[in-house]
Amino acid sequence: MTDNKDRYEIIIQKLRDNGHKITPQRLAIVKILAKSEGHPSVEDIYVQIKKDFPTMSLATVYKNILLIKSLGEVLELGFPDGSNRYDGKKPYPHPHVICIKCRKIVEPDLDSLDGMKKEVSLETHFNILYHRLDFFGICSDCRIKER
Amino acid sequence: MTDNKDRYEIIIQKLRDNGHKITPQRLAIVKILAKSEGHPSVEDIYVQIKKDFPTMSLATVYKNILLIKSLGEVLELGFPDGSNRYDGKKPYPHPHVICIKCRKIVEPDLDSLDGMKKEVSLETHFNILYHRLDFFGICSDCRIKER
DNA sequence: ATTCCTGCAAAATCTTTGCAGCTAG
DNA sequence: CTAGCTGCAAAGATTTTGCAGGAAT
Repeated sequence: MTDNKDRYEIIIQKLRDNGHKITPQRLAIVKILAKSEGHPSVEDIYVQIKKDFPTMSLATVYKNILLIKSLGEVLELGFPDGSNRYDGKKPYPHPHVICIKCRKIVEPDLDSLDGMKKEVSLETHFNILYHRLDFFGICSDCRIKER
Repeated sequence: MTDNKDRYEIIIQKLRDNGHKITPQRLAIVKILAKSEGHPSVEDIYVQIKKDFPTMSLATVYKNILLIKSLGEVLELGFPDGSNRYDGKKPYPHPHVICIKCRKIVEPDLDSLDGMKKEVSLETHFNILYHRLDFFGICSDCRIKER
């Protein structure tokens, strides 16, 4: 909520630095990735931009997300149902807690994460590069509604 | 490595208990899910069975995996590249450590897991039902080969 | 001026569905 | 016997690719 503007500008700058052109379509996609509160899907991004920019195509969204992913500036969140969501605010791996009823996504700070990473390295002798830690369940709001 | 036969029979029994017919195709799929050392893909299962059973169809593999998943007797492992692997030996959520070079999968025991689950519940007030904990990196074999 | 990008349509993947004939119980 | 299963082909869903015209630098 405070550093969204920074994220937007960081991504644009990185695109520039790597010799990519700054087109209006690209700007619109980056803006949504960097500023939207939720975790938008490709379809979400496409639909949202199409409102003000009727010629926008899905292929352009896919191509740009691929590009921004390759620069490490967006995180792809693969869901068990096969759909993907994107996070341009925190492009590094981090835990998610996802409500399977209302699809709300919470990003907790877990003190135990560092210790677990060490435990994984020690036990497996892998050089760990990234991870995916997602918890699925029912949020308190949905538990109340159910009764 | 010791209870594979048990897993095979547990799955068959569960199918019976739920009124599903035991066909040769179904048996072959369950056998691979319960006994294969790696984490086979749908394609792996299909190809392997097709050798001895030329009329086997992909649709049958998909339908049976869907069925066995719905009984909670196989775990689906979604990879970042979108492909899926299946684990009929340990059908409950558990951590994986995956080598991005050779695709080897290690299943570590993590003492820190219980504490992390508690931390997640406390911090988010979710009722956690299942999780996905996957670490990606380079295994020691691949690090040696690289030099 | 050039190079890269967009947008359309076609293709590629992966998975599901419909249905006729077959088979386990 | 008959409910459920298989296997084929067709349909869906999602993502990628090819290419011609257009825009950014």
